[in-house]
Parts: sequence; C-alpha cells; structure tokens
Amino acid sequence: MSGFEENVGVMGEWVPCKPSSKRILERELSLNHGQVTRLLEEDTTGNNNNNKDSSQSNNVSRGGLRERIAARAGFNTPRLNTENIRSNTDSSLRSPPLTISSPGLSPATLLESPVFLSNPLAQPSPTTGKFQFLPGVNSNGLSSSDASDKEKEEFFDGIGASFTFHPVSTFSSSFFQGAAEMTPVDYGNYNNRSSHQSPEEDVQNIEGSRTETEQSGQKRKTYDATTNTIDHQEEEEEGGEEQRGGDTMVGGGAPAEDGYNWRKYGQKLVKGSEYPRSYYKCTNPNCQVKKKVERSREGHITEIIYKGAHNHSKPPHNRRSGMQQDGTEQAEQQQQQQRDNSVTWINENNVEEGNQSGSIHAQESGDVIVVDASSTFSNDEDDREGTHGSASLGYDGGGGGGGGEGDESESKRRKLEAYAIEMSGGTRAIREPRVVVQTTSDVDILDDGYRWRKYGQKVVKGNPNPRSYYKCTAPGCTVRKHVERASHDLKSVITTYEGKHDHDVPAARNSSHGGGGGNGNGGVSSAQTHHYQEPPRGRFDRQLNQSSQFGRPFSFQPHLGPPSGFAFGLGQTGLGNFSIPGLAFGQGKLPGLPHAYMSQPPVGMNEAMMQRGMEPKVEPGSETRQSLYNQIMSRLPQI
DNA sequence: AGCCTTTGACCAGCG
DNA sequence: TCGCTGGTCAAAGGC
Repeated sequence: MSGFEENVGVMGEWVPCKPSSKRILERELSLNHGQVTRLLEEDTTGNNNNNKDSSQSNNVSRGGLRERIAARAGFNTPRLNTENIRSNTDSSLRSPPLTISSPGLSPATLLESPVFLSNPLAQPSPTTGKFQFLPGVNSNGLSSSDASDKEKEEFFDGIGASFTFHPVSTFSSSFFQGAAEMTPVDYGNYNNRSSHQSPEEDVQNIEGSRTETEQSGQKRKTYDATTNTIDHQEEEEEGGEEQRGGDTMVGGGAPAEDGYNWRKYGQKLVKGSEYPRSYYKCTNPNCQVKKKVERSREGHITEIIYKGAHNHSKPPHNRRSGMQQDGTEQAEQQQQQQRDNSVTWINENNVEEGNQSGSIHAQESGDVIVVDASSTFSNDEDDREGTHGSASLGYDGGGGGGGGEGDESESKRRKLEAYAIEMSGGTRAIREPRVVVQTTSDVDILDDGYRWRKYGQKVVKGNPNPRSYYKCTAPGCTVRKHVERASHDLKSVITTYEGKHDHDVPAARNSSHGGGGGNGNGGVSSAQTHHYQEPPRGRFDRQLNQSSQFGRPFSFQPHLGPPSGFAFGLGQTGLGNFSIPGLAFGQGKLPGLPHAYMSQPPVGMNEAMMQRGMEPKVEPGSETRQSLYNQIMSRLPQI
C-alpha cells in the first residue's frame, strides 16, 4: 500500500485553530493516563449537575459533556475543551487546534482507543479528511520502536486528517441484513453459507458522509434481563423499504420513537450547545421519566438523555394518538435515531442496591434505548465475547470510600448512574463486534491481507453507490464485511467489518501491501488481529457532527476492549479539535473501568491498521505516548 | 375536546 | 447577594 501518508478517511471536522491549544495540550499530554485511575475517586457528578457547573459547561462541548461521560462511564473523565467544535457541516472550519484540558487524556490514549470508527455521519464528506493510522502502533496500542520518525512524520503530516473514534449506532447484528436482499454473486459457496452467517435485519447504509439505516422490517431488540433473552420484535413499518427516506429528519414534533409516549414541556437553548434542547416527560401517569433531546439544525437527534426509569410497560403500539404521525413518519424517526443519536441514562429511581426486582427491559430502537431499570441484569448474550459479566450493578463496592462517605445521595446517584451504565452496556453487549473503517485511498481496502469472497452486491436505497458484500474465505471464519465507494470520490472506500478473531492473515497476501513499517513483526500482529471488537458506542453523538451517531455502551472488560464512543479529530495543521463525544457507557465494574479502559489494546486501531495493510509493532506504551506527544507537540503551531 | 407544541417567564442551584 | 444557567411551568395556540 502506499503507506501512512496515504489518506485515510477522515472523519471529523475542522475548526478554527485555537492559539492556546498547544499550551493546553502540552500540559495535558504531560499527564499519563494513569491519572485516570484517580478519577475514579472523584465523584461522578452525573448529568443533573451538568448545568450546575457553568465553568465546565463553558469548557465542554455541549455543556456538561464531562459529566455526561462520567455518568455513562461511571467515572470522571478528562475534561475536554471543545468549545470550538462546530458542526462539521460548517465548511468554514479549518485547522482545528487540539485543545485537551483533561488530565489523563493524551493522544496516545485516544489513539489507543478501542476502535477506529469512522463515522460517516460525522463527516461532511469522506473526502474532507483522512483517516490516518498511526505508524508503528500495534494492537496493544504500543508504538513500534521500528516505526521510523519519517513514518511518524508522515503520519502527522497526514493529519490533515482528523480521525474519529465513533460509535456506530446500529446493531452490528443487523448489519448485513441488506445482504439478504442483494443480488447474490455466485462465488461457489455463496449458497452454502451457514445460517448464522445469513444477513440479518438491517443494513447500515453508509453513503458518503451519511449513514442510512435500512429500515424495512426494522426490528427492535428487547432484552429481558429476567430471562436473559433478546426478543426481536419485528416491526414492519408501513411501506417497508419505501419508508427509507434519505436523510429524513425527525419532524419538529415528537421526540424519536422509543416506545413510550412523551409530552414536551419545554425547550431551551442550553449554553454550550448549538442546538435547542427539548424536555419531555413520559405521559404515563405516575411515571416520572423524563428525557432531554437535542436536535441539530437538520433535525437529527444529536443526543438523548433519559432520566429515570419507566414504572410501566410500553403503551401498546406506540402510535401517538391525535397527532399526525403515520407509519412513515415513525419509521423515519426510528431510522433517524438509528443513525444519529446518543443516549444517556440518568437513572434516578427504582433502584435498590443489591436488590433489584422486576425486570430490566432494555429496548432499542435504533439508537434510542429505553431502560426500565428495576432489576439487576445479566447478559449472557455476549458470553462468547466474555463481555459484560455481571449484571450486578457497577457500584463501587458499596461506596468504595470514594465520595460515598457521608454523602448517601451522591453515592446513590453514582450507583444509579453506574447501574444505568451497566444496563446500557448490557444492551450493547448483544451486538457483535464491529469495526467501521472509512478510508479515502486508492488502495483498495479489500486488499487487507485476508481473502474475501464476494457474495453479493447491492445498491442500498439512498445510496447511489453499490455495496459489495464479502465473507472471509478462511475456513471457520465468519468475518464479513461490506465495502462501498463514494460516488463522488472513487478513492473513498467505506469498509465495515463484522465478525471476529480466529485466524491469521494468509501469508501469501500478508505482505502484499505492507506499506510502511513492514518488518517481520508486522505479520505477527496482523495475524493476531483478525477479530473485531464492537467499539464502544457511546454517544456519541454530539460529536463534532451533529449527525452524530451516538452512543453505545461499551464494555471495559478485557474482551471488549476500551470504550469506544470516542471521537476526535486532528486538525490539518497539526492537531485539530478533539472531542470525545461518546466516551460513553461503561459496563464493567466501576472500580476497574479506567484501568481496564486505559489498558485495553486498541483493537480498532489495530484493525484499522490492518485495513491499511500496516503492521503494528510493539513498543512500550510509555514510549508510545511520549512519541506521540513529541510528534503532536512538534506539529502544533507555536503560540 | 383532548393532546400536543411553542415560548416566555419563573425557579432553583451554584459560583 | 447577584448573575448565570439549566430545568420547569403554564398560557396560548395548533392539530
């Protein structure tokens, strides 16, 4: 391949350079992520406090991001200065400065983020940036000592690119649904695919900078903790595929459908947020659940924050009475949600420590997740991944000293939040790991070292570009991927993977595009990483892009890797904005979150590298960070 | 008529 | 105490 300097799809947006960025970055980067551990000892402030801290809201994009992150992840998160972040639709954005005002957050940390998810939604265009992969970074997030300075230079030069760690908002399990409808390509084994390899429900339609979700036959997955089952309630939306509008906005009316009825009781333009926030209450009598919804100018839901838990079941067939909301509209809303929201729960009630009764009813409709948090829950759906673990609350061991002492309410809230996180993580767990890599390159990402058999091709509605579906030809390997090219830029390739771990890269092809850094070690890493982990899907959403996709919970546990709902962009002139819209949900035990998170191998990174034919190398993490730091600092404009 | 959204005003918490 | 801010109220109007 052509090496790092070769473009990599960029996702992100450029924002005006902030003069002080370097200084801030310098200070912040000097801190290592070990500090994150200390964050655990800090009180998780919870979403409700977001607006209480005006100083924070001034520094955090969309106000209270940090708190929101904390609420999701169960621990305080680095504070980011994202005030300059703008919608990526703003073409005027350029040369964003990297402003990191968060202890413990370093480029290395970010680069070690679990998955390199390019979020089409977040991009104005796949061609607006480059998706760079750091040279010499292996699956462990360690840089390679073999990576030449030149490579690194090139890497950062290429950071005209910004890249985004972004959660993917649709179920990966339903990712290849479209394949079922596509025109099969006879490659011999196509019809012999095992049932479990069959395409499922919906297909994410990545169209240039947009992600559309196939809505025909949209399914809702309901996870019932009491039975540990996942119920697919297929909701055949009227009109089926015809309903799939392009970039249909959610009407100015009701919030995205999530199965419950809501009454809007207020709207306000919150400081730090570009978009107005709407306040909704559940219309069910005695139900105190509320939610806040923020929409972009286009009507895309950029964030949904739930507060509380429903004490009732969903109303039958979620059709609002009285109001005009036909199936089409609803379907549109659902698909809208699927492609762009972030969800946060602030669970404040119905939870009793260690003794939850009832059932957890986590429902997802697109990205909207509603959780009836009234019980503990466990999720065995993803046992194969070793994720989730316990359904027990992510409480910090009964107060873990921390802020719990003497502050019962705070402790409780913390627990509740953690609980909510747990739940959200649980719902996430039912999805298969997935990695989305968008590149802009003349090097076909198909040539990633593995052998693929094309089993179909389909033109997804709303996307003029044909999508090709591939399956790994390795025996027993169920990895699939689909690839499509942006019509406006044939070099832009969007590849989405689904599946995981079990075999090495075929030797014969492993070096075909080794690109930079191709030393003996590369193959090793490559061989180790034909697996895909679900990225932490945190909201993400608010991301630089209003179209955000957001947030998905992620597991901090080893098998799942670090949180991913993580998005940040590096500016063209060195470093750009930096945002972590979806450093979201964590579902592991609270006490271990930060550590686990920080220590997770950058699966996504590695995968991304693999996509690019790069060969990760090993190097002590500290060196990696230092190297990154040096590189970044050297690229920052002098103040 | 009922339910909804809109929107300005008000309230409360925090620094 | 004051100002800022997010959250909520409630009247008005629409469907």
